[in-house]
Amino acid sequence: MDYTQSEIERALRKAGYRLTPQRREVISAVMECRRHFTPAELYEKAARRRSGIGLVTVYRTLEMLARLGFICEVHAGGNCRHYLIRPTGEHHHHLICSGCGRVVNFTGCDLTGLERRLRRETSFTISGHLLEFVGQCVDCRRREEKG
Amino acid sequence: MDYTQSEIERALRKAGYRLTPQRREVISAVMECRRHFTPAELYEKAARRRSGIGLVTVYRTLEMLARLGFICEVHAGGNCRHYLIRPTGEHHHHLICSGCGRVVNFTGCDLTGLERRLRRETSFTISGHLLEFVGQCVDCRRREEKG
DNA sequence: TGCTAGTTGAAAATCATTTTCAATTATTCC
DNA sequence: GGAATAATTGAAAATGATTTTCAACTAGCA
Ligand SMILES: [Zn+2]
Ligand SMILES: [Zn+2]
Ligand SMILES: [Zn+2]
Ligand SMILES: [Zn+2]
Repeated sequence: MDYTQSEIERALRKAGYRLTPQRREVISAVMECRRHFTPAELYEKAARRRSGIGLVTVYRTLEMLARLGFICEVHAGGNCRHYLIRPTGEHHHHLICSGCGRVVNFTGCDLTGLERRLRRETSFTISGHLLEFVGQCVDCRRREEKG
Repeated sequence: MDYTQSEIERALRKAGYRLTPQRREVISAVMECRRHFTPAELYEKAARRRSGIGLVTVYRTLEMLARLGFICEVHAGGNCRHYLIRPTGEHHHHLICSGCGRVVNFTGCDLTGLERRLRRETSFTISGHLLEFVGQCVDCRRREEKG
């Protein structure tokens, strides 16, 4: 399931980072996101609650959260960075709605067979993979059907 | 296999584009690429052969080639666009060497089972997927082992 | 040989992201 | 609680990729 604010804060301290009000605010804003978001979007959201938070700080905090593994980057879509809350631990991927940006996490990608085949055929050492599905959620499909 | 220069030129004309010397030059520069490339890299390469070709034209021509399906974008790596020659027709994916950028195309991703499962579990309409493997080719591995 | 709509490219605009650096502050250690 | 200190902040400037603008040019057609 999802991490709590204080779990994240504890991990942050443990990794040697300082806990500042700005960082708290960014973390809390991240935790309300149901879909992927850009640094700029998160900045707006965080700045609305606590005026004076800087865009640069948002960038830095997001980078830190990604480094600590609490958020991850998604690649499908757009000309700028998109982040996403990451569910606890497990290897997973995303199914993203191209209409509204809603994200469904899923596990069990089962690419080991394909990976083995590629390793055998190419002699590459394979270190990872990027997999994302793109589609349309029920709401977006209905909206489109209506008009 | 790969398209020839004249096949590409014919398709371009057929799609209503004009065949200019600049576009020929870009196409021919693209066709020598064994790995993925950025617009800037291709610009350098093309400009070396025919001085006076503009970066903007390179951007535009690459976009056009992507629209026509002769090149495709790769997502693993970097802060800027990376393109890649696309082998004829078939649905395929890439295995990319993180060391040198070498690319291996492969087909047979076989994600239909997973796709069916996701469709059932989420009721999304799934329109496509993004899959890339990242690894290290034999040469890069040897180079690293040596020191 | 013109005509014309498509194309080019230099320069400027845009936009995301990063760097810089002086002021501020969270944490640690008395 | 009060320094000391190194991390953090954020405004402003820098960077870098990509896009837009627009006047000059030209491929393709008749
Ligand atoms: Zn949707
Ligand atoms: Zn996976
Ligand atoms: Zn390599
Ligand atoms: Zn596939």
